[in-house]
Amino acid sequence: MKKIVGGMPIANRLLAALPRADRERMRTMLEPVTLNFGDVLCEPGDPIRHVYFPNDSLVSLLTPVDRQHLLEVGLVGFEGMVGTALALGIAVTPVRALVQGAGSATRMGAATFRKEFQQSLRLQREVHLYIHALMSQVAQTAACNRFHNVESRLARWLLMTRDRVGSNHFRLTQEFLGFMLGVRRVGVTHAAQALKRRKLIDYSRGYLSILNERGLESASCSCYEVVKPRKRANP
Amino acid sequence: MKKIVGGMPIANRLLAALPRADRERMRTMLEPVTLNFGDVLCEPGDPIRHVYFPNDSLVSLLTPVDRQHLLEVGLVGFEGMVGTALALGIAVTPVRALVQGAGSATRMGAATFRKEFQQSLRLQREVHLYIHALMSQVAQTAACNRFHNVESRLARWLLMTRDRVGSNHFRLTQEFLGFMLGVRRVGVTHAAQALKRRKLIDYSRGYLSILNERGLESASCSCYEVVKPRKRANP
DNA sequence: AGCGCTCTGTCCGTTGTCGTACATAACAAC
DNA sequence: GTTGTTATGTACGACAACGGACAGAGCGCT
Repeated sequence: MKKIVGGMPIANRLLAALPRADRERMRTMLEPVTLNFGDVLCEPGDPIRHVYFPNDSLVSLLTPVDRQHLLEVGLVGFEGMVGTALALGIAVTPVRALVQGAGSATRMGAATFRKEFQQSLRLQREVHLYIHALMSQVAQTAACNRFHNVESRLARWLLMTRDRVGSNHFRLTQEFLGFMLGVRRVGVTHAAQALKRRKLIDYSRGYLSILNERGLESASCSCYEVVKPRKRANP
Repeated sequence: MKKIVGGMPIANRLLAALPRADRERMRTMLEPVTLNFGDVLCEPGDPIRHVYFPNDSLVSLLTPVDRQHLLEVGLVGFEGMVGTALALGIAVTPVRALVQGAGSATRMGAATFRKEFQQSLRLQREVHLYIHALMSQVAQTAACNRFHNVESRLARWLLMTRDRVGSNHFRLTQEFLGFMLGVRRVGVTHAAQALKRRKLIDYSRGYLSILNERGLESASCSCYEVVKPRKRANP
């Protein structure tokens, strides 16, 4: 089976939606970084040092439960940013931000971002829109966790990931997936087998491919429709 | 058993946190309203006409799933407002806002609110803080729905309600609770019986009392700690 | 070839919740 | 009172997911 292949370069849409002038000014304050699989950008309770704008990388937001479990509540890719709390005037992050797909991003110091956010109405607008989208995503996740079975949730998760990294092939183990979905690894095994049997996906030892996107969509719950990142024309 | 008793008057904290000048100016734009049990302030997809600031009333935010189920993802009382999407530049609400506890509130027209929000930095600040709190609440709900059983979730829900209406006695049926928690009525019956047997609550035909707040806290999951509205001194 | 590590698959008894159906209890209206 | 309505309680089989333990399978390393 195929290993990971790099997609075409993807630029962060939140930044891309800004008018030229803002973008140019901010360019000097943005530091390009490479995010590696497994990196933890922040832990709950940490002061926010940087905000991150993923390009082709993918970051999971995990909320702690019972000082023991963690559960993914949001997935951030090129359509958003990590560190939205800062825009809301909160200096401390409530979530763990875990790099789930390696790739590039740009980042900005917290103080710089706050200043920019106050000054640029367009940045405010874009960040506000993204916060709303993220909120919807989290709400949908809450409902999905309540009503849908592992198989549907797995399908949804794979599609969301696909949309954000722009590739049908990515690296992840069942252990990791179980962690994200809040189920046992064995639960993932069963769900994944079912999808594999139907030739919707294939996987082996830490690599996974989506074979039939349409089929996977119909296997996933309707929650996927809600959290799909919309296409937006660049200005 | 006791019926509902009115608590002392509670004023909306989000508004109360504003400096005198802002508050005075806004007073003329705020219209006092009485919210009745069962009122629906908005349905998903509706344009937002007003934002609401509950005093002693209580509003549930419900997200639709599968065009069939609904699930509560947030609970708004005196500490917040209904219609946060508007502050984020979204004119259409993604949730149903259902009045779960009758009481008073004030409301403001959408256009007026947007104007005020743009002009008053303090209002921005307070609304931003609340949006963050709401986001945390929703995230916690997502995790809670995944890991905790009906009994714990019920206990948490009762405590959250208590905190927001300021009374240990309120009106609600098991049918309604099942709806909020996303479980069958019978599931609520079992959980409620367990809590009643332990003398933590009492209830009968649509009325419910919290008898032992401390005990109920330990019966609830730790999620309650996270979403408890913090005391804040009025400036 | 052999070893060890990691990832995936299987098994089994248990638990929480589901779906459905029906039974009792409290209150209201007449 | 009688009757109707609403709220709550009980019962039973079905099923998804759990927790834990163990069995293969793929791959790198020596």
